[in-house]
Amino acid sequence: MSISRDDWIDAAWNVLGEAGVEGIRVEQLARKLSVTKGSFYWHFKNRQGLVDAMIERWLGMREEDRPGFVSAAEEPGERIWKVIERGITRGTRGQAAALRLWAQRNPEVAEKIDAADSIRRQFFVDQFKELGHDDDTAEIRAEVYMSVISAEFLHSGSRDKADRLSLARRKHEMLIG
Amino acid sequence: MSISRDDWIDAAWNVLGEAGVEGIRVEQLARKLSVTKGSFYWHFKNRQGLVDAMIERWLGMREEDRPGFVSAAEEPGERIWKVIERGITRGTRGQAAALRLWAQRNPEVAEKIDAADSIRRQFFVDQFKELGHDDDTAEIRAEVYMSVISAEFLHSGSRDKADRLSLARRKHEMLIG
DNA sequence: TTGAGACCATACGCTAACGTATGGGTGGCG
DNA sequence: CGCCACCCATACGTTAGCGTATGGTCTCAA
Repeated sequence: MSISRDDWIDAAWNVLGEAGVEGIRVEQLARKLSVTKGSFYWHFKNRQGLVDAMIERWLGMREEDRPGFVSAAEEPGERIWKVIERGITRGTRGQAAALRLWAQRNPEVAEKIDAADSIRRQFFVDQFKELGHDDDTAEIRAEVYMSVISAEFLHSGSRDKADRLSLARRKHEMLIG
Repeated sequence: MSISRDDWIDAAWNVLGEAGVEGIRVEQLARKLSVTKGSFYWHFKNRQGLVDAMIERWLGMREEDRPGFVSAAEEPGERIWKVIERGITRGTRGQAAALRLWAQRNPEVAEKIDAADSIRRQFFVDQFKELGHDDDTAEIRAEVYMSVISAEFLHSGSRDKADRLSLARRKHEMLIG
């Protein structure tokens, strides 16, 4: 059978999670897919094209930031929690880490991620306000909350998903209460 | 004149802050130092030797984690703050980010950094306890505090040092109060 | 059947790195 | 003076990548 563009993206996505953006190598992926790079350069303009697809995929997966993901019925604290929970259970920790750190040296990517993040931050601010905090406090709490999420990607991935969830929940309650 | 081993380390230290560990290239540094890599391989066994020196330098600079850095006289909250303040004003943000990121894929380095971090975390826990929090709360607060510090390295470095200090101070007060 | 487009293999050129081998210069010391 | 140790330059071998050029095969439709 023939290999699709998405097959390349899937393979790169896995590598991204384990070896980072720099770890994405055209000829290595070709070997994994039992194909040569002739295929790659047919499906993509160049390596950058593949990397771009990684960002788009990740941003596209962050459905927890889209309006309507949390139902209006819930209580504000639980709405925030739902966003966090989704972020953890989705299982894109390695990829998120890789893309975030890559953004450190890549202004365009940083801009895209910042844009997505600021939507989330604003959502948090709104929820904190609804919980009765004044503007200033709500903003700081949201900021701290965002920090906690970011740091999630750093500390070495020894803990499993369940542990991370329960730890996150405890932090959540500290930041809400 | 002759170039010293420390000259190489200094040059690499700068690059580390701007381009990360991967950005440290022997032959590029040689050009910057107006010398050839013959010099490098005289002073160092190999590239890894230079990278190792980066970690040692950074860990050696974290004097805020050494016992006795904060005077016992102060109030616990201010003791914590003094650690944070030192971390920010030292001006090693880029290097810290680079090394932390690098630790993601490098277990040995991760271990070293974790060891240094856990000293700091324990210190925070102790201070929170002294502030009257119970064990559990103190630990979570310390954990969140550590997250805030880690995240400091991520979000793109547009803000200047003064801004970062005042933002950190506001977060600090939120986490203490 | 034949032509076109989709998909890939092969082969090539090129660059940036790492590390090694080897010899040259230079200063101090016996 | 001569020698050794320090410090570096030069040249070489090697590897991993990227990207391109070119041609081959397979399918499907006219």
